[in-house]
Amino acid sequence: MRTKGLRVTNPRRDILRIAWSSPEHFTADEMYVWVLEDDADASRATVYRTLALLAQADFLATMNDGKGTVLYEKQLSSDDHHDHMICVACRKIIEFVSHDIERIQDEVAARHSFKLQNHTLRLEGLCVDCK
Amino acid sequence: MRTKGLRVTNPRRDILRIAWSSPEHFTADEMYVWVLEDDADASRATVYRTLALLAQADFLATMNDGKGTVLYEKQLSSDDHHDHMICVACRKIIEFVSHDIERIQDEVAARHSFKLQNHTLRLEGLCVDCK
DNA sequence: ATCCTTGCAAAGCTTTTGCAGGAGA
DNA sequence: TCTCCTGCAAAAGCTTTGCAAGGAT
Repeated sequence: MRTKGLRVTNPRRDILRIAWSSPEHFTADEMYVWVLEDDADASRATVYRTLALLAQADFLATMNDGKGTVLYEKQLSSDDHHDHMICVACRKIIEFVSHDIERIQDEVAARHSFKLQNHTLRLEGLCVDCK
Repeated sequence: MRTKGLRVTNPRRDILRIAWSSPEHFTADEMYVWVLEDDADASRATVYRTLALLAQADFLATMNDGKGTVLYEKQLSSDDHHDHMICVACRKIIEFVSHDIERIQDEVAARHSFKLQNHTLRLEGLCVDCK
């Protein structure tokens, strides 16, 4: 964090630790609840500010659920990209990686002279348990 | 609409007409502004309720912008699926279709025994004008 | 006649912001 | 010391909802 010019503070340490120890995708408000449960040190405003900051600094990734809420998740390295399948019945999230899709995305972008920085792919449907 | 058990009312007619005549993606609130400019007949609450309804009935499609806001767009037929590139600088939206990507998605879903119903793919980056 | 829709206004949520005090480098 | 960061509380959006009146079938 220091290499990115960000100060290391208790709220930032706590939030990053909780985010990294969570296997799940979470909203800002869920993180705030975890912070409270953990007796950690951050107000609601700071949680919102810090998550946005950590996402911008590439410590967290963001995605949308189907309905417009921003979800955060830990990002272990900046190459750690994966996509999501979401079960519309139980809301379970399955992660997957497809290099083929990424390759085609690059081709599509190139065809439009578009400089690709990021992508989000979400597949919705029924998981094996809910079918 | 009647075939789907929905009543045909002035607000619904007006909103659908405006949505169909718009080339753009829009938020519920933008639609409300258009309704006012058009001297059309719908309150803000009705715009929200109607857009959700029309999307559910497959007259409109939904997508997210990068930051969690739901955007609507007209859906000419239920096969009319396309994906989006969004320029992070000027927010321009470029639509594209890739059957290759759709095919690979089907394969990925099948590999996880996932019954695919819908998908969203958003590419973010810089468009040709902003590069 | 029945019951679905609407408008209004209020409430509900989530997220952002101004400002003064406090902490990191 | 000099900024940057935080907490608080208020505000700012955006979206939903209860209820009574009105409209579609």
